[in-house]
Amino acid sequence: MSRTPNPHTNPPSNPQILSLFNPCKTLRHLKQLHAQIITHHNSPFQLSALASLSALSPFPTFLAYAKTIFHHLQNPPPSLYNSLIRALSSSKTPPEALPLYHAMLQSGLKPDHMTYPFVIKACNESSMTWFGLLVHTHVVKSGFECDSYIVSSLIHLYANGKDLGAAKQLFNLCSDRDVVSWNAMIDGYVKHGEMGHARIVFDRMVCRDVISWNTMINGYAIVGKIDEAKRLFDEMPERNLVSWNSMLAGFVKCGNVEDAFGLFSEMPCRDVVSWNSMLACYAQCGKPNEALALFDQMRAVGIKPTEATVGLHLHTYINDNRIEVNSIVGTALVDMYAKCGKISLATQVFNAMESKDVLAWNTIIAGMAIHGNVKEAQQLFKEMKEAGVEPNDITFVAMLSACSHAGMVDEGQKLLDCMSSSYGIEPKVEHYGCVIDLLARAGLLEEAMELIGTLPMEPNPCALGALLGGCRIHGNFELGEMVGKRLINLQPCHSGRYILLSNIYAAAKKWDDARKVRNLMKVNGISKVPGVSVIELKGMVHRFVAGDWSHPESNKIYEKLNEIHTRLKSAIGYSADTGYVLLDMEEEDKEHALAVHSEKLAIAYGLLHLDSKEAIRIVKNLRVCRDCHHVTKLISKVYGREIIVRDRNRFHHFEDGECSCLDFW
DNA sequence: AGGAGATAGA
Repeated sequence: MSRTPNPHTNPPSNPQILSLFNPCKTLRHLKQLHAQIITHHNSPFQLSALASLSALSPFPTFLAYAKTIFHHLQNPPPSLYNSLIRALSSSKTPPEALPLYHAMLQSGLKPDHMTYPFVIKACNESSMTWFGLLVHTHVVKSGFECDSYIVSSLIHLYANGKDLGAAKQLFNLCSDRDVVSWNAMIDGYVKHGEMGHARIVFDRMVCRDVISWNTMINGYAIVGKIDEAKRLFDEMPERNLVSWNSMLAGFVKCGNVEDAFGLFSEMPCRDVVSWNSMLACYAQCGKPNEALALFDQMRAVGIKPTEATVGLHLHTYINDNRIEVNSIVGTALVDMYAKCGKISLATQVFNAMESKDVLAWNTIIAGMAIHGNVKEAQQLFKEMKEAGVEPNDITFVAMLSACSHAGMVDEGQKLLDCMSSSYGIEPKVEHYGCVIDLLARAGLLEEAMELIGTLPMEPNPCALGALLGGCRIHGNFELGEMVGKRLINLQPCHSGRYILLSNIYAAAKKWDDARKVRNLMKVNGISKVPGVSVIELKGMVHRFVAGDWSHPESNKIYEKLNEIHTRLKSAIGYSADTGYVLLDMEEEDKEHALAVHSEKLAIAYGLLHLDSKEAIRIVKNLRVCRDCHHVTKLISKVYGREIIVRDRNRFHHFEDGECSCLDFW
């Protein structure tokens, strides 16, 4: 192709180039234009203008094309470097801006006030603070250190790179501060959780625009000072969508559904972020029905859900609407299927995922863990490393809990030991917690105690709770009493701790002590969490509590229960062991012993209505008790049914009289 | 032509 300009034909006119901004224009038009320029004129000036404009487009394909044109130019002008660096700095691949900056210097071009803010932003976005430091020296050398635009991006860089001191210094030295530099400084403090300092800067500002207020609201929301956030929100002279969204996010973060929905209803306008926040709120607070209703509403008002929205677990919707299954959506789906007891579907989705990041691997491994599939978890862990994905601390939580659910003491301890030596990850309190749980369940209470004694940090309540659970299972009353009392002091509002200690006393026939604990609970105003089991039938969720008669089909259900008891008795000679009921694990409480536990009602309902080939799936909010566990095993044998129960801790697959947990839970 | 703020998977 000739590179000499042809003087006889006119180059394409500007309007033609500008038409690129029309998003209806396809890449084909761009290519045509490109070809036209080359054949008619081949002016490097025109080509770089075309590339610059193309880089401005919000579509990644256009940016890619801009890069192509750029690479074909022999001496790209500084303006094209600037455009590309600018576009790349806010693209999905900000590190690509850095080689361009390097090339710019190599070819003797001088970066200017338009280059630096974006190069610095690119460093920031790709967490390459060290490169940013280098750029900073260039800024100083070329005399731009007083440009407030550049200073703002540097403040941002240092604040992100954990060097608040340097950010402060820059801020103080800058003679030409404007709102943006002030805001960057406030944000720096906010990101470090130093709301006191942020407030000082904020109060000193003469001229605050909306962003300053929004940053402060966001900061207060992060540290949980929701009242302070609300005060600023009410005080601010002018609010935009981000203000509303920040406030909403604050309510969501602290789990305040009522206020979140109240605010959401008052919003003058809503965008995808608002809807997603509200949806996340419902999802996190265990209100799936509200979430689904809101999702329908969202579509009704014509908001197009993003990948993040459908992270709310709607596989069909994804398929019907051809939503791209990226790693976020894929991970959410894997998580959903695993938590719904459909581990093979989870595996299917996982295998189909194109790119699997560490979160995706962690999710599938954690899924295997709650199903008690240690072998699979170990295999996946191996594959993950082979695929070049570095395990992180969460990976080890998942692996350790897999060991814990399967009672693999040695395996678990080995993992804990090799975490820091082989992977450079210091075990955190949750890792120790897993191992304490593992030891305690296996009856190695002394070892568990010993581990607690040598922790490099304070054991958290979960770790102590694991030990307490172990005492409960293995009937260690002395240790249980000690740990239980300490836990109740630590978490006076946690009903499960009282129940567990009271049950430990009851098991040791110390009825007075058991009663005392219950009284203490009453005095402290703590109410028991009732055991609830749910079963889904034709899209309807049926909910049962112990001794429940509220279901319209209660008569039939209790008839079925009688039938079950008769059949179990005649087939196997089962009779309810009330001793077991007393030995109930931390949750369901002795007083409920006389009533029928909720999962039995749910199972009876499932037997009544589900096709005999269908598995009965139950979800329970507390841990399944020993008696129910035993009965469920028998039902699975006598009725020839597969029963899958998800309790608070893990899955139990009952089949032919056996449970996947091998009676270890 | 530029620099700062909100949501979203373990």
